[in-house]
Amino acid sequence: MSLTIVTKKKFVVAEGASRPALLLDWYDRHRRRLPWRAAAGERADPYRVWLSEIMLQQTGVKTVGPYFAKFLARWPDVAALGRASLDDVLRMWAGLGYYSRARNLHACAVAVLRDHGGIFPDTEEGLRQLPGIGPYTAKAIAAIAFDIRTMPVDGNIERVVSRLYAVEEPLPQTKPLIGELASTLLGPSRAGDSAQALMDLGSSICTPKKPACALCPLNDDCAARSRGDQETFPRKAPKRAGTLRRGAAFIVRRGDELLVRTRAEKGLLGGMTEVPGSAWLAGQDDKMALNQAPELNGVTCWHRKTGVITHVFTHFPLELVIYTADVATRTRAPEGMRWVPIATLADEALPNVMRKAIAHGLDI
DNA sequence: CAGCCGTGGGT
DNA sequence: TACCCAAGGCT
Repeated sequence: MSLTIVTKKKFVVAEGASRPALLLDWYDRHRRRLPWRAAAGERADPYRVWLSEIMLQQTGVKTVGPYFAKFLARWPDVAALGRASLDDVLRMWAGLGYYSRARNLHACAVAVLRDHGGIFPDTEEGLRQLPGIGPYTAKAIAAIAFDIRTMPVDGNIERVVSRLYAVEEPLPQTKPLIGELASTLLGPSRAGDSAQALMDLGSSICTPKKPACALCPLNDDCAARSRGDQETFPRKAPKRAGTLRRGAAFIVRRGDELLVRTRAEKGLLGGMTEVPGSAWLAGQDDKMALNQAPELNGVTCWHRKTGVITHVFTHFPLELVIYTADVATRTRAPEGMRWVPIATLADEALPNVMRKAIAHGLDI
């Protein structure tokens, strides 16, 4: 007994219980063991699911692992995290990137503690209202933690589904269609396992390059594979590269201390610690940048380190020249800046570009 | 809604 | 090497 669903004319989905069942059978045999994932048949902890989903936004499983362990050890439940200071959360997050996630993580924990008695909402709509939880994450938590019948669509699932149906329209325009098609892979139950099965399939079998179609549980029903051009999916609109920006960073030592400041709360590297520096602008030269050095009484001699620091952000590459200076013991920090011991720099909320700049300036 | 928002791994 | 990619959200 197979029923036929017609979606947008072109996509005729021949489906019984077969495809969702094949997927779940495969998952039961090949599921990945991940720290935030419940054992087979056991209920997932919403706090762990949520924490992992936030960390996994645009970030690989391997990268997230140590951060998840650190957070869970220090803050074992959402109430503990809700009582933590934002500064502690930012420090623990340093190095993981996309720092607004850390601010929203903290804000979300506070909201769950204050407005929901420390219990996560168990509906997609309720979850969606919380900071840092968008359409994807709301569906993911609903499905994985509460077994609500909904299908989140991440990058893995976009790839799997666009291949399964040979979707020609490019992303992101075709997101709604892919969402509809992905939902056809939901069976009558085990929504969370279905979603995680597709993610595991995308990360281990239906990979961006050289997918292992021979091992795929859905391989006899894959439109792209039957055409032989599975690697060309998903289609994507071309994105433009950013323009190179240049700037200077100033490494000022006062004995065994370093001069730092805190960046503005919003925008690039929001709320993170940095050494003083020039603006980062396209077409800026070294002299313009040096003119933006901090005012320190007695400092007349900046030493220009040879070489440059390069860093690539999502939307532009950056080149920083490094200037160093040593100042007298009682030199005051300029307005808005402070001295921190070099020995405790590891505990600061320093983004990687600043760690690179400091390492270069201090020869470490 | 398209641009903004990090970083490390894989090829 | 120089790309691409990753369990996206916010404005």
